[in-house]
Amino acid sequence: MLTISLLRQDAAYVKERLAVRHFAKPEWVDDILALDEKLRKQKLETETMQAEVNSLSKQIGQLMAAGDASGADAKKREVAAIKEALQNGKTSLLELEEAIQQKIMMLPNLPHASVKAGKSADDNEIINTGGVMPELPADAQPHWELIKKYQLIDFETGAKLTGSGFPLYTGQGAKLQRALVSFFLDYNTQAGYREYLPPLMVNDKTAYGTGQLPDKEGQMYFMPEDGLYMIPTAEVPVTNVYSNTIVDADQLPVKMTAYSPCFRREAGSFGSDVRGLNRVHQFDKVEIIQLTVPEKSYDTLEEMVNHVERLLQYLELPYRILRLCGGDMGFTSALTYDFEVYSAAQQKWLEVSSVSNFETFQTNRMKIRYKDEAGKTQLLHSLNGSSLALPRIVAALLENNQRADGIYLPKALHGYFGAPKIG
RNA sequence: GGAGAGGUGCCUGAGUGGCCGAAAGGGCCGGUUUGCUAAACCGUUGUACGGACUUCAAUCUGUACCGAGGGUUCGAAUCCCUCCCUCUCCGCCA
Repeated sequence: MLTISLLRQDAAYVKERLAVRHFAKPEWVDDILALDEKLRKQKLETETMQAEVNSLSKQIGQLMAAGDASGADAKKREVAAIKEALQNGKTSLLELEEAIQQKIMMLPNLPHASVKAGKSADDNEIINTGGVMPELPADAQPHWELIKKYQLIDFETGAKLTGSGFPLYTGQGAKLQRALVSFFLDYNTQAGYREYLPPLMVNDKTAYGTGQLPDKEGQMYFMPEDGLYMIPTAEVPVTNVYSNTIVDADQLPVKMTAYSPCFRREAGSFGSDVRGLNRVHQFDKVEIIQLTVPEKSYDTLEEMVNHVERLLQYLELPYRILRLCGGDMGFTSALTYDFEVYSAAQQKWLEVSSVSNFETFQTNRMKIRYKDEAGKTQLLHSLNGSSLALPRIVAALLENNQRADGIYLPKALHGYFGAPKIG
């Protein structure tokens, strides 16, 4: 959520930045400011009345203590005279606060200066590529065939147990998941990230804090009996670890990593884009999260991008890094880099990570703050990225490394997997 | 799930209707003392949102906040209701 003080300070700038996203309702900024104006007036008026009531009440107490009952009664009548106006004032105050909240919540984050307008994924900018494109034999198979061949995942039984998009990993397929998770977590903790294993369901407050609510409500599985949401990413519970706290300066930057299964409803998409592991309802992911002071957050973003890039290099996969354009960025992000790996048999680039700086958009909702050198309480910046999402990594590993006698895994995984190849 | 106890500031903990944003102790920070450290002594110590002043900051001031939300009252940390959480015992259970 944008801060109201930013809108007050520079509405023109806010509108200009929203235009980079093609935000359809720039006039909301003015609506909000008009409401804010009213709110402050109403607040002053109401609080003045309240101050009067408080002072009279104090006097009543003193009069009663002095035994002056009739004096006290006179004051009580004075209070009663103010009471109705005060009640009305409080009510409209709440209404105004509610109205502002409703609207400001619908404003997406402002894109960073480096973000180009752009309309769709086609306008994203490739800023780096790496790795070697594999040369596959003519009879190379897509990963869903390889999965069958080596019995790594049983999609049919997963569908029987739950529904389509819930893979049942089996044998070496299951072991590979475990190997990847361990490798990613070790890699992250060696870089100073503290490991967490979070709850897989969260309440509405938590889902709101990172921006899943109200924007992406339909994407999460919901348990109506208990009012809980299945997490779509570990970002949600882990970032909220620090909600409503003023973080000690000596704890900054906060670096956290977590493995979790991720649950996504992603309704209504069929065809080759969603075959095999390209898109599923439940998948495994390791996430990295940082909370940093505003001055350093873009350095931190670069650091995280480099961190994920090195991980892809360890996996020996061909990759490219994209800077998302305004039209393709998520609601809460100020700047996002996407990582894609090339899945050679499908001949497709698959998104495996998304690293974003949210600036104060999330921390404003969660009230994650620190004290700056001047001792002033300020919002921290939050950042996160996948390191990495497993299914598409697995797809690329299988497709790119297939040979007649098995699938040859990158060296980094040998120890974790307990063997150099599948099959 | 049943029975009971409890949730107060950075921590411990007092406070059953007005003098309570909140005793006391500890911690933290600042100061005095000291060759240095410790001790001792003195002082300071929350957050949010308004307003005044101001370029900003500082300062002053108002309101709210004692788990959350409602209610009673001129007035609530204190009384009532609902919910959440923690602890103890019992039940169930990986």
